[in-house]
Amino acid sequence: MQKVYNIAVEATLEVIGGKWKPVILCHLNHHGKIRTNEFRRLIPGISQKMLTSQLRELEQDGLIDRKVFNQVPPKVEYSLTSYGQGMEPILSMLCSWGEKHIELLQDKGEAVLLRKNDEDISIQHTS
Amino acid sequence: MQKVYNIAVEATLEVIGGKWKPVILCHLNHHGKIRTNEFRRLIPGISQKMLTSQLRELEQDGLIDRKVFNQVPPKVEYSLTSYGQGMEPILSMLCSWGEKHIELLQDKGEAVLLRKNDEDISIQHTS
DNA sequence: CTGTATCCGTGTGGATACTG
DNA sequence: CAGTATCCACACGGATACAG
Repeated sequence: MQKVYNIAVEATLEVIGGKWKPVILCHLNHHGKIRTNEFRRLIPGISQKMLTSQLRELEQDGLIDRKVFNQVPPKVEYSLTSYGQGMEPILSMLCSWGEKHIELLQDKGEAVLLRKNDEDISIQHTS
Repeated sequence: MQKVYNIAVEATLEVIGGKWKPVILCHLNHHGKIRTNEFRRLIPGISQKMLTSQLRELEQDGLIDRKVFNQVPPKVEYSLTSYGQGMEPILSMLCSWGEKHIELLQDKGEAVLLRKNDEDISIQHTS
């Protein structure tokens, strides 16, 4: 069975088309390494199930790396692989386009807000 | 009710996050103006319903323009607005990333194929 | 040719509980 | 802390028919 794409972007969407994948990738692009619970704080809307499945798929497609520390309590760190880092320019543009779009919406009087307190939610790299 | 984004890319996804939207935008980016039936040939997998709804949403968000010709038989042309053209770099990168990814999959022996016969399906700008 | 309306199946994704 | 396993609802999206 031959899989046929009619336009190349369809292949891209199969990899990053998931509901939360660009969000996950953008956070990784910002922070480098992120632990599971940190993701849950960075992405309040996501459920445990979705988070895991999206991460697994990204891992399967070779975009992210999953590093397990054998310790108690458990610790798992996710990061972009070198292949995943190839998405960096796209991720950055998606983010900056969003920033400008939010400003546009605000100028039009819509009640939208961008939270900037990444640091409050924050990443602690406690080893 | 205040809409809150936790990261800017979320706003981008609300605009181009639809299942077919990046595909539609990429085609517009390639061809300039596209008629409804041409979309159906360019995107064989899409249903009439989906095509219309995705186009409407893109129009609502100001990315594409819908030009209706009052004639028989009816004719409607879609194109990127100037705001939509601001997505051009992103669309191009999404496409070229996909091309490279398809090559990678092929190198790994997966049965994937990119159709290049845009011209067979082709756009006729019959006035 | 372009678009709307309806019906309806499916799979995405949420809530919850549980394991290592 | 990290992850799996169910259950299940609802919205997404397909098929079909019809209208301008």
